[in-house]
Amino acid sequence: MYASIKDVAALAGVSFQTASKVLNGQPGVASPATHERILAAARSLGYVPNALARGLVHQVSPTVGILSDDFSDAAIARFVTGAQREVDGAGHSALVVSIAPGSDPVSLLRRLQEHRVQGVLVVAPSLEGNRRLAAALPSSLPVVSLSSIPGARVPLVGSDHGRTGALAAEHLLALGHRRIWTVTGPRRRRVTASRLRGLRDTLAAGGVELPDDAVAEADWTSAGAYVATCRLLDEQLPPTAVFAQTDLMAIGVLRALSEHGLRVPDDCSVVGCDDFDVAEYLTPPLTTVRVPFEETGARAATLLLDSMRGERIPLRELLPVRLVERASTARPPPPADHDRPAPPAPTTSLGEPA
Amino acid sequence: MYASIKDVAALAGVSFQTASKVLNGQPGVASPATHERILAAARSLGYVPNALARGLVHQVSPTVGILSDDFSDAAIARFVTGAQREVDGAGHSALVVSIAPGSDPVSLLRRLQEHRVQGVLVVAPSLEGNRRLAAALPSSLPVVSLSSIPGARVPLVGSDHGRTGALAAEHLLALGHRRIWTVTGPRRRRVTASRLRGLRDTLAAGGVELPDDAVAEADWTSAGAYVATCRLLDEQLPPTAVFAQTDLMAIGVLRALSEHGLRVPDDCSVVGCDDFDVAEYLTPPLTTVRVPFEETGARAATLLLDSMRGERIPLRELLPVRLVERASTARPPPPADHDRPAPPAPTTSLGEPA
DNA sequence: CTGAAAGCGCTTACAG
DNA sequence: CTGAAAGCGCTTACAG
Repeated sequence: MYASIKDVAALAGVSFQTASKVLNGQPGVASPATHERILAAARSLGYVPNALARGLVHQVSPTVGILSDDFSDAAIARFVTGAQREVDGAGHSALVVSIAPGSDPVSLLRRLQEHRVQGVLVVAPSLEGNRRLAAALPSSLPVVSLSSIPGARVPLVGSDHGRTGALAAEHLLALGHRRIWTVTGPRRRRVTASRLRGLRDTLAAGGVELPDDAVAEADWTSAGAYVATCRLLDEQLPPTAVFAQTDLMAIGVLRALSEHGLRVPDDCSVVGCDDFDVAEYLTPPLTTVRVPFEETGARAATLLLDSMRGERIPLRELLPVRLVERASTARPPPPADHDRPAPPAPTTSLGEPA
Repeated sequence: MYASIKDVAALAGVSFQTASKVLNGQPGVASPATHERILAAARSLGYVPNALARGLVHQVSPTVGILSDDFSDAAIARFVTGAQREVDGAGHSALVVSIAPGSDPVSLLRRLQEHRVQGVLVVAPSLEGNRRLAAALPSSLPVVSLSSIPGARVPLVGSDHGRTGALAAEHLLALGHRRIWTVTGPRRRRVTASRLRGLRDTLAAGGVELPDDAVAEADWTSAGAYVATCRLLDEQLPPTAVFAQTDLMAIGVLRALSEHGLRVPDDCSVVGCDDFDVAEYLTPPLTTVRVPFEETGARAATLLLDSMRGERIPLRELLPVRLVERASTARPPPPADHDRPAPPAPTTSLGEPA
């Protein structure tokens, strides 16, 4: 179906070895006339070199494997977008295998190895802490991960999650908030714990406690955050500010507050995290901590490419995050407000335990 | 670096051909003892078959190419998520090349061909109408596209965009709206034109005209839709309903209306399109037309896989869309409202040309 | 049940 | 400047 180099050589009237050299641009291997004849033959036959054969000879193919969670998560999609750009830009191709619920990461990795990828980028927070994957990663294969892999031998690229929580805390503290809630991702995820720790420690340093019942666990989705926030609002006096660990969850928080008659930011401030494109256009525009997803993916790919070239790369690199102030945060309502509960809330007295 | 089949054979004390057959599970090629010895040898050497060599022999590798726009567009990410699931599920691997601004689609396609992919899935609305790509697609290579490719020889899988516009129109007509705007994607895109036509024709059938100056062109983003809507609001009497061709743009519309003092849905209804996860949690929850992205990607992959097996597949398949009613649409305000412009709007008289 | 031959498409020394 | 040899790792007939 595809013309081979022998077809090209035959048409040009040379040996296939000569054709190979000319087609690969080796200088001075053929007279200008022969050179041109070979190129013309290749063109007229629609010759497309066989990367499989070439890879066989070279023992490796110019390919990197990406072992990734589902792209329906926008953060994952952005990581991969950044990584893909670097990989393509370096003239490599990306072999992408995606982790479906119930699929075996080890066999996915093996598939990548069968294709003799030169390195593997792991974009799989869902596999965080997976020991089977960690054990299956051969030490001879360059790997970079965007989430933590047990054993700590795999270079990690990420963003500074502790700082993320700290930035939210500093902002809220500066505005004068003291009654703060946070809606988190799943507890077992490192990113959840790091963002929570950054928030809690910085609040504590500012003299504000973040009790356990001010922390609502959700699942990164608007739906989950909405439900978690409603539950808290039904049980407790409303806070004056909420930090949601993602923008998507902030949207759910906004909805829950609105349904409970709380205005943002007048009655309650909301801080998101990620700075997805929509954040700026929500009503009100969302104050959030910007997480550089594409840059992170790109950086991870760059390091992987370096590592594939035999360079030493750092075991851990965190990209900086920054606060983006918009209209969803403001000073807390005057203390008097705390005496009368928000309109649809159940009647509760101030002395009630938080 | 990787053990070869010869290493395995040597360790097991058999010829490499025998090892090959046993490793490939050919029945009855070796005695049980030999069989076990070969498997044990492979295991102890960490043998991973070389897909490149195997592909060389078979003249093809169990790989499909995905030529895709950037995943930072959530619609693209979802198409690919669905497709990837099918491809992985069929035991194939996906070689993904992504189209960066300024990259040459023809050389990207060629890269896929060098890897001898068995088929190509095109997920590239940005390349819609690209004749160079169309010309570069060899007729011998199975291809399925999610966007239109000139020449009409490439099977297309998509959703029913005309119906999308029609559903929005029917809903708005049923509620009694007669003064409607729409915010569209780029005009040159087919999906834009189809959704617009569906809207306009159905409105016309209901006796409502959609004049050209009620159509604001944007670029799929919240930002673009916000700007486009503001411009219209500054120039004209506000409408009683807006159909945004994507949910992201609906968010920009919501913001523009809010800034102009218009309440949704009391003063103006808004219909989105896509039904992204957040739609349900916006304030107010967004009425939208659901577009089945993942299903579409999955279906396209299934058809591509069929086509690779030599089956005939339809040249065009459109998946159904459906209206999801939420709180952002309602009956228009009573006609009296039209006499007094919305609060911050400039003073305009009713008789003014629309 | 097991092995030797041929070949997939290509590249890389090595000769002339 | 051009060609013949060897080999990458594997599979597929074909013999024994």
